[in-house]
Amino acid sequence: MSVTDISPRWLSAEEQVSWRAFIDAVRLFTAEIDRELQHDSGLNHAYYQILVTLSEAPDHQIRMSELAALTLTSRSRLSHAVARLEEAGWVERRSCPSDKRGAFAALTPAGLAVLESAARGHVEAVRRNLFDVLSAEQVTELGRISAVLRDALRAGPVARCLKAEQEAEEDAAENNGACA
Amino acid sequence: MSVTDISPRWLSAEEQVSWRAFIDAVRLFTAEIDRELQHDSGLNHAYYQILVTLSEAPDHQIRMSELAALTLTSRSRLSHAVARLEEAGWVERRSCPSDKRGAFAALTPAGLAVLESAARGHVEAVRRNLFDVLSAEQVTELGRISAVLRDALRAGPVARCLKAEQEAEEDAAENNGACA
DNA sequence: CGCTGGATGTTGAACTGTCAACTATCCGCC
DNA sequence: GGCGGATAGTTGACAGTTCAACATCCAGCG
Repeated sequence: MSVTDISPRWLSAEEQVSWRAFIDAVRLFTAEIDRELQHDSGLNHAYYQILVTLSEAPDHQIRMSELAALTLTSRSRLSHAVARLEEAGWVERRSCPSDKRGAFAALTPAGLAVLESAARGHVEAVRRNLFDVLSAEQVTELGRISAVLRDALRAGPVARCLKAEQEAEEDAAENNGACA
Repeated sequence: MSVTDISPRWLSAEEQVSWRAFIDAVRLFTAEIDRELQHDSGLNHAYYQILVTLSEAPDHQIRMSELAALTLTSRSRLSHAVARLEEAGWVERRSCPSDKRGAFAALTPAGLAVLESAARGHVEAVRRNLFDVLSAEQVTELGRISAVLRDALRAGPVARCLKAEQEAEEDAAENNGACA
């Protein structure tokens, strides 16, 4: 007896095949992207995304909260990450004149340089492992499907957690650890 | 100037839209699945997969290396994970009589119970966040695309890393088309 | 003004995963 | 039979993440 036999509303055979393929592909893909990035720049994908997002912002700086929202991470995680990127000299913090609670994260020239040198290999890895192995139609379809999933999830509990970490306190009482 | 402008062979506009939708969807989806699982059973998805895989094996036990290959993790990670699952009383280690280097991981009754209680909510979360928001054709297409990506990645460096540790994976990969 | 609730951001502890050794065993071969 | 290399698995130090608690500040309201 396996646990896959006991659940009342388990997946159909085809659904299981799709599901299994999906999680395996995601796991291997993200591992490969991180491995490649780590190997030629010492960044993981989360840190890389932080730097990219900063590089696209006016003045190469963004408020911490907004940066967290853009990169889909919690403020706590971002705070730790920025601390490490700051140690490495790739990012610096600046205080916000209009709101003394606030802080900007800003890309340094060294950070931009690291990003530029990491970008080529990263793009090649993405091409090699995603775009080159799929047909143009499959790429389009994957984009569409991903957008549907993303938009559905944005309305769900995870996105709400990332967006409003504080208000989880009431819910946490009844609902135990809402923002895992 | 942002880094997305400087790379010689960056992605086309449509590719970038697809790419960003994909990574955001993956990030939100895996976060949601982990959150749900953690919330109602204290397991993350990796640990859940270990228990599921054990539950499907003869005698509810598998050699460590084979388990690592089946769950697409490194032996080191699996070793740590099994240590934690063992502390919790959900898995136990057994020595292998035919190879004194070897070890089995075996599911305990308590582990099976945890798995059974976690399965319902997990399946519902997968349905809610994946199958319910996509059309039947999209599910099929996502399955096909995922299989292509997975198979391409299996030949790549990451899979070789995982596999350098275990050669007998081809057979394993074929007979398990089922079950989360 | 001063109080209160909400928002911003940081911190430290505990947990999880990674990487590079390390031990122990097995196997092939002379 | 024993040497050398491969294989199985574990370990410890370290990096990254989560969670709850915290300090600080803003904004509305009496």
